[in-house]
Formats: sequence, structure tokens, C-alpha cells
Amino acid sequence: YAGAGFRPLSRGAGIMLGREFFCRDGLAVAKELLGKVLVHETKLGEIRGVITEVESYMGVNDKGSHTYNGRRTNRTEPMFREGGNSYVYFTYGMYHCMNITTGVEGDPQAVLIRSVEPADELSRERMLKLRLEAAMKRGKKPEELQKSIEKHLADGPGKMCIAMGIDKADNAVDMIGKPDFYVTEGRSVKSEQVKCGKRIGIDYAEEAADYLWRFYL
DNA sequence: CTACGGATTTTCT
DNA sequence: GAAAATCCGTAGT
Repeated sequence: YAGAGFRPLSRGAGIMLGREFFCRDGLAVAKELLGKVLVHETKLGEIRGVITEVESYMGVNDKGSHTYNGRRTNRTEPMFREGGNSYVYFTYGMYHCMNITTGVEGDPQAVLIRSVEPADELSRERMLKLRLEAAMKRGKKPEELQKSIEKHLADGPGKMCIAMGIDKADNAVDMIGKPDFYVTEGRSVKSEQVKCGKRIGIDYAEEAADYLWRFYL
């Protein structure tokens, strides 16, 4: 939060993004999601995260995507929905990853939210609480963990889901108009602040592994 | 800061 | 039965 130069955003600032924002090309949406605020109502109350890193998954021809070659299964079904729907999947036996679909229905594009920073102090406290709680379930002691968790609060797709209380219950949700799970305007971001790089963790994707479809601040 | 291995279970073949 | 859009602790530079 301090590290990326963000000041706390006031709670309730901005307006929710509508269908028209998400029903566009996935690469454009991904870049523009940087600086926006993901909002989720959790058991601890509302948690708001400024989006700082994303990746695009661009449909049936993208070898890095779960939907490559038109693969349509129970898991990938939400990816085929129109822009603005959530796609949350379980991975590596332990973690969740959360996407928001982009483009039109039937074209399975989505943006993976890889990293957020707390938008305000209350959100920071709630993220820390959820991350500590998850770490305790793995049998750790809070004293040793707090420092490392504070340093890596939500800087990865699995950590982001833990910190914002996102799991399978949040899969396949149409986020447009939802009061408890949505994206809203945040900080203005200039295009020169947006960096790009190769997507993470898709070494199997041949030439698609080299596409510069990861965007971050 | 990078590199490596283990954890753990759903999903798909 | 194998792989996985990851994370964490440890060890080394």
C-alpha cells in the first residue's frame, strides 16, 4: 500500500463498473482494471482491494487458458458467460483463483486478479485477519507469521482470494449490480504506469507462455 | 533477491 | 493416474 504509492481511498468512493466496461476486449479491460477497487462483503464485513496486477486469458485459441481448444466443462462453464461474471476455481489442492469475464457470451475470456492492496485501513486489518486465520489452519503460530503476511498480504492470486474472503461460493456470480461483490472506480491510472510481462505459471502453454498478457502497476 | 521442494485435492483424461 | 493460472519455508547468492 505504501510500497506502490497508494494513499488510502475513502470508503464508498467511486461508482460501480457496469456491463459495458467488461463486455469489451479482455486485454483492454485488464489494463483498465488496474487501480480499480474490488469490493467483497465477508464475514468480517466489507473488504476493499485496489487491483494492482492482472492477467488476461483470451479464449479458445489461448494455449494458456483453461478454455483452450473450446474445452467447456463444469469448471470452465462460467468463463463462457458475458463480461462481468466471476470465475473462481480451486487449484493446487489448496488455493482459489478469481477471474472476471470479459467480452461477449460464448467467447471464454477472463481477467485473473493476481494482486490487490488494501484500499483503506479497515480493509487492511480484515485482510490480515483472514490471512492469519488461514495460516493457523495450516498449524502455524501467529507471532512468527504476522510480519511475513503483512509483507505479502494479497500479492498473488491465491493470497488475494484468502485476503478478500473469496472462494467457490463466489464462483459464477454476475457481479453487475451485486451489492456484495463488485468492482468500483478507484485511483486514476495513467497508461505509462502500466507495465506488462509474461503470464505466470503457464510454462506448458508453448508460444502463448511468452505473450505479454500480465499487467501490473 | 533467486531457486527448490513439499503440501494437498479437485479436475480431467 | 497425472497435472495444476500457487504458496511457503529453507537455503544460497
